[in-house]
Amino acid sequence: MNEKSRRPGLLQAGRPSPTLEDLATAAGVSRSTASRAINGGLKVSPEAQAAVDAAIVALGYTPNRAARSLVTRRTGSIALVIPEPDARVMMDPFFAAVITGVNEALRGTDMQLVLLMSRAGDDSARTMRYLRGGHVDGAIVVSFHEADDWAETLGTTGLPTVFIGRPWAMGFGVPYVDLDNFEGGRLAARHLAATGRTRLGTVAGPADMTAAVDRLEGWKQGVREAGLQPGPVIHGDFTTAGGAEAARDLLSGSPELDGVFAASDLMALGVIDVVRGGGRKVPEDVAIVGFDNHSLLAANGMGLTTVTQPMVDMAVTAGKLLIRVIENPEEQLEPVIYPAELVVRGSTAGHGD
Amino acid sequence: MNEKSRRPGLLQAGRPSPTLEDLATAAGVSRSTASRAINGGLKVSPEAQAAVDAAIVALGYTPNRAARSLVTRRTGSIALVIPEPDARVMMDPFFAAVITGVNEALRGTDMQLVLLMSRAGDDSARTMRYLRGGHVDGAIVVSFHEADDWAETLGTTGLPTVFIGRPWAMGFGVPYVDLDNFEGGRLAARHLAATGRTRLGTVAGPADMTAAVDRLEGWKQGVREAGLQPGPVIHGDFTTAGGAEAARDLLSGSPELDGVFAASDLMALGVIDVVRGGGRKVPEDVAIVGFDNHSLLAANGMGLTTVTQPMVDMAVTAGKLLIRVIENPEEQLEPVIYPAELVVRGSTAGHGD
DNA sequence: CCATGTGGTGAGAGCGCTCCCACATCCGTG
DNA sequence: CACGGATGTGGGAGCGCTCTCACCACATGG
Repeated sequence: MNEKSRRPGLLQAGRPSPTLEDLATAAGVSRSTASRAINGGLKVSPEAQAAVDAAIVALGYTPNRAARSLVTRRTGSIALVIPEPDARVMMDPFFAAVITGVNEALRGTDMQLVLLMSRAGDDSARTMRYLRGGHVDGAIVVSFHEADDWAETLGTTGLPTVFIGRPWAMGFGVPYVDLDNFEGGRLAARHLAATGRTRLGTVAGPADMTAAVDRLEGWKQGVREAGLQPGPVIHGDFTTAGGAEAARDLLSGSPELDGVFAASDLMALGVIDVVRGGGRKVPEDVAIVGFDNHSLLAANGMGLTTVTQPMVDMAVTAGKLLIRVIENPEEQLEPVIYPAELVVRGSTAGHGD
Repeated sequence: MNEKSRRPGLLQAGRPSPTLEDLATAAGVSRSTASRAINGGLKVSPEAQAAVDAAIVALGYTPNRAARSLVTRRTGSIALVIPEPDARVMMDPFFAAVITGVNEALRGTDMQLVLLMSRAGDDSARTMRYLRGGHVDGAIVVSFHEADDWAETLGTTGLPTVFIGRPWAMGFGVPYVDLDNFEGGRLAARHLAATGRTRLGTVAGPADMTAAVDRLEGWKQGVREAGLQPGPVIHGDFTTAGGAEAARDLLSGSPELDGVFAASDLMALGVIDVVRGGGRKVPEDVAIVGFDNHSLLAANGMGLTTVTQPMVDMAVTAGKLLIRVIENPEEQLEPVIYPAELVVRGSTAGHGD
């Protein structure tokens, strides 16, 4: 007010961040040179570089991201889009793994992770605007449903995008990381058949998610290959409660079942509860195979036989893929498919063996 | 190249976002008026407002956050700081709840959530720089340890901050949301005593976290009030594996225990495994009380008696608190403490009753 | 000897936005 | 009819940064 009023900023209480100008003055160089020294240091003399480096430390300088963003058109952040705002769904270890993995991939970069959780319909339009508005450099989309047209919209938008899970609409050149869900379902069927179960049924995932559909198709094929009847199929929502509900339907319709494949561990838990609630024993009367290899269910009780997927690795890969797309938008990237593996535990033991 | 080269942006392929100038032109008003219409619309005639609104829709205009940020000194995003980058730790439903809750609190605001997961020591300095660099308008810090001096540093920095969990250092005026952990521990002790257990021990949480310390203090007091001996205390790390390890120590040192309080459900799971592995029965020989009311452990097996905390609600409150601090930095906010409640299930059944 | 680099530098423009201020209306009141 | 006070409007500066460009020293080649 009384003086120059445009002091280095130290007196502003709220945000004492020094500007590049201040940095340059402190280092005894021009703003341009300081800027160069910060960004890679090409065409900067060793002395100038050293002076700037020292000044950075002395002043505790951090570049103003907004200002940089304004001119570079890069924001230094990517979005993780999760169209499931529900705490119940978030409990799924899948999300913890995805978040951890993507974060891991970003380590070393100075990129930050912005979490975009949007209820479908509700504020998905808002999410799309945010994504298209250039507020992030790229997006990782996860757990999408058929009705979400992320693939189409983002694919045509030009925003670098990577999917975790095979998108419904292909041909938009959007790379993705996925598990071989088909093989996973097939493995479950073959395993149940191999342990002597003959009357099989499945609690599948939501019919509007490719992961669920693929697991189901694989399951059917596996059952067929084992020479067994294609049993009943009920769809659940991947949660424990949904699995229990589906299991009630399944077992009331087909009480003779002796092997059930649930397309998620959480649903498998629900199935086990219902089976036991009906007075039948697991695995003696009914064998159960889950999907995900949820760590909590590994050792708990008798242990759940399940199909395992390297979720964290998949997320790391997705993150790295996205960074590549951002840095080189022209490059066409192939999908990365991880193999599924069966982990045998107590829930399919005994019986014929 | 050939013409003005500064076209509205539609031809830039990458990011076709129209600028405020374009918007104003389309609406037939000045840049200033358009800006006013967008931000609250004070001192804007109804006609101008309508024209701008229409143009926004027509052009699909989204304000450039970077540019706005540059002048307003507001970024429109807040950080969620989680000093635990480990997938194993992330599995804890606590984080899912926190993320969901904070996100819920942000709904309606146009704030975005930036996830900052930093390994202590490793890149916590980087995290601090990011936070202090004015890249976010505020921060929610969660699951901090005594060695993390977030409270001190952020408290003096002036960055609006809210803690989830009581911070170690008080007196920095940093508001927080917490559970009455002391009462939770006390409830666990009194319940075990009430069901006739007399030889009690506990697997406490990390000694460098206030939640763990408070639970332990409450537990000790509860044991004392019941007229029992203060039993052995072993510290775990809140994970299942950590709980199992602690339980081995606990039980090898004190094989006579008939009641154990684990400071987290995940640890309780580890304790149960070890107890059973040692040939003893839960709850007949040893009763177990957990903490968190993890949904997976509610119905699974016999059901875990536990202390419940409204994690999502707490996170929502933290988010709302933060928004208040951001909007009114002067206001002094009181901590919000939620009550703890005991949920009795199978793991403490039978015995004396 | 001048032409042509080549590494290092600084001035200046401008990214898209908000906010201050000057100005132009249109009131109601003395 | 003159005047202060609303009410609405547009021009302009400037937020902190990057990037182009002109420039200066030298070195190198003919």
